[in-house]
Amino acid sequence: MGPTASGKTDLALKLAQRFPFDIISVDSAMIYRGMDIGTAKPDRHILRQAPHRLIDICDPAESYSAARFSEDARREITAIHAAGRIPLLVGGTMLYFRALQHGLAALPEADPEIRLQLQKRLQAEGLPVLYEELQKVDAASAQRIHANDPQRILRALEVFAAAGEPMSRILARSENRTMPWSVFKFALFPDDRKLLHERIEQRFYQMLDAGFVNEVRSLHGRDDLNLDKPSMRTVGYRQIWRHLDGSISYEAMVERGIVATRQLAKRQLTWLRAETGLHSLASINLDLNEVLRTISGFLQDY
RNA sequence: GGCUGGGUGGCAGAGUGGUUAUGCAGCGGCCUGCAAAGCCGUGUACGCCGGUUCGAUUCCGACCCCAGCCU
Repeated sequence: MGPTASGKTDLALKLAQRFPFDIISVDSAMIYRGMDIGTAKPDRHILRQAPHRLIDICDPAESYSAARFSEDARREITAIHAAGRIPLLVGGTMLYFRALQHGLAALPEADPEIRLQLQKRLQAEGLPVLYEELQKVDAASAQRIHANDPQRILRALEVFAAAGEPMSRILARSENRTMPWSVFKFALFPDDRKLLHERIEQRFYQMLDAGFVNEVRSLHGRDDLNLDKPSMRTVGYRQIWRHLDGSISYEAMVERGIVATRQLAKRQLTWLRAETGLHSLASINLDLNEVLRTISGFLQDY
């Protein structure tokens, strides 16, 4: 685990060279085909020598989810074990790690039809009305969810509509399906926030040099994509999309893209601080030999 | 050299003789099928010196700096 631009991919490649690891990507953006530069996806050459599972599994018009990831990852882990190898999960999507590790409750999955209806009502009636409704049908969830949080208010209403009972009640009685395997968790933890910010900025400029804008331009030209799609809301893509729309200048796009990346890293670090049983590695001054020793030690009793 | 306008927190930008806008950034946090998402919390800052006043960021004066105009 590690925040964006902390060097996860580089380390994963080195580890895959020394241990019988097969890599599973834990990344909500690398799942999309055609989104390569902006997601810092390993290139073809690298992927040939170190295949990553669960990248390029969706079209950008599709939605994915933590639940689907959890299933997909379990399937891949099982397959890797069957081949006599060891899964190495690499990524920065902390909710996916959590969903896999601790499982999810038996909630109904997202329903496009219900979601569309709620979205329309949000437009027409406004969030306060929907929040009041949630207070009526599911007071416990309403109390837990902030009145300004459209995403969660809509989800709770969606669950109520799909299941016919309050989300809070389902959560209270269902047991999460936890992962049946033991894990060794380690994280690249930037020891200096300033340096991480510098790396983020540098990397954003490198992405632009590598043709990031053109990558987004071809997505922008598709009529089945828009800013409401999860894929087009990802860091960088969203800002470039707006620039291509003409709503912000190139300079503003660059600035906001970098800012959005910093903010992403900050949120990822909040997850990491709360993670238990985590072996932290200093990402800036990474001591590779020490990492190798630590992992060898873990593999003794794997 | 003269005139005019202006100097407000990291940046942008209101405003007031006492009750310390706001936005952005930063920082901390939340997170159960969109998570690279969504959301919450968080800063008494008013160029400098002196004066008036119970009290000045706000009024007065000098000074410094910036912009424009004039000579």
